[in-house]
Amino acid sequence: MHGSIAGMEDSKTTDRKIEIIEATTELFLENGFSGTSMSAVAKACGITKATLYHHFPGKDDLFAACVTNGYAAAQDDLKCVVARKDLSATEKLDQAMQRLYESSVSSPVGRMSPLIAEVSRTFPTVARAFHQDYIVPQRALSGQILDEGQQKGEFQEVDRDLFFHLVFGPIVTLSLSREMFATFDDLDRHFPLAQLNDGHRAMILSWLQGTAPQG
Amino acid sequence: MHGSIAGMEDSKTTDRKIEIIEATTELFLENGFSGTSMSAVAKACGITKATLYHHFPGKDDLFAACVTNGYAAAQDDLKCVVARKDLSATEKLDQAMQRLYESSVSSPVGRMSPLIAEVSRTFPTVARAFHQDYIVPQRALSGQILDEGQQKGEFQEVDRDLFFHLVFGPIVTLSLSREMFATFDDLDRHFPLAQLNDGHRAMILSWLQGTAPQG
DNA sequence: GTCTATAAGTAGATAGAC
DNA sequence: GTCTATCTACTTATAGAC
Repeated sequence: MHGSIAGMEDSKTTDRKIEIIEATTELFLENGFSGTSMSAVAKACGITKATLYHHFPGKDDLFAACVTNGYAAAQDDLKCVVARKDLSATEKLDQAMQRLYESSVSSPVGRMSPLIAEVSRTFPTVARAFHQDYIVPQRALSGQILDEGQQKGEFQEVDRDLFFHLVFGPIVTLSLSREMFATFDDLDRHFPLAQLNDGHRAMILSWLQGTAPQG
Repeated sequence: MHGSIAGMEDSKTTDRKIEIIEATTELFLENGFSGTSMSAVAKACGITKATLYHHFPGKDDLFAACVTNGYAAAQDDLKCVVARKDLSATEKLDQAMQRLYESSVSSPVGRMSPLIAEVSRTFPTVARAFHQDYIVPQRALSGQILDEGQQKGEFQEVDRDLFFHLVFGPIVTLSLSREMFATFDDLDRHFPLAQLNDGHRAMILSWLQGTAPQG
């Protein structure tokens, strides 16, 4: 890690960098961190390694930039839901969870989690940044929905950490499983996204509402 | 992958192999798969690389052996609970979840999950084996408790896949988080094992019992 | 900014003596 | 079974011309 986090030291990240980041993200997702060489990245971008190193001082910086690049989009999605005035807290949570499920298995940043785990050991800085810039805001936004529901009397009082644990736990694990077993031809039978999503949301809502849930 | 899965082709795995496996597991857990070189393994075992390659035909075989080595212990723990005659299904589930929490953050095989994710891309065989030899039996055992509870009328009818999703999801994610952020000095404040364990268990049980849960 | 060329090092894996 | 010595391939990263 040479510069500041994620190679974002320039106030405006150039188009060239964005091109590299997006191409590299694909490679990382497909082959993992250590399975992706800087030569392969350069080749995929149609540039030489030296040029690549001109834009990013090291492989870890490039990786951090890939991770960071996905933050904004993923969080805007959630912010959008939180800000809506026409929805009850219950409806907001329902929509938020639905979007979290979708983005965790389809968006780059969601699919990146196993890679971040891989890299965290060698670059704790990346782990720190991921936590502060992604997990903490994600929690804060979900927490806003919880607060709103409790203030309006829609939800009963629950422990905040437990709430995050029960909401994000199954989502992250499902995303991880689907990445791990991506080569399975019967992936959807083993890890059926829509069905688990529906059941999980229903369970969380009935938990928060203090009503007896239906199996 | 040269021999059969996990280098377990010999009916009796020699003591030497076990020694290597245990030392290597430590290294893998500390530095990841690609962060652990065969030279480092050999050094840690006090042998040369050539000797190491005499025992294990390749790095992937060695890794698979490390993963497989933890299965038995982790599953015996669960089997023990399932087999007890003096416990109700409710009590069994309570104990099983408690043990799953403990083993997922302390036992090698539990802590290995992020590594398996890392390796799965390059060696799908390892992913398959992990699924068939660890996840499937783990699910079967937990499923037995669910069945028992439903037959005895302790639990209401719930979707089986959803049950696994809600039970294992938070546990796996907590384990993954604690591995990812192992370098945090305030790890227990961010991911408090005991507290999340308690809340999660209470939530699952009240869900299965169809009673209104307490926050 | 982009290139060619190459440094400097490490990876997994093997041959063959003892 | 264990060793010494070595091979090939590939890694991240850089120097310096254009």
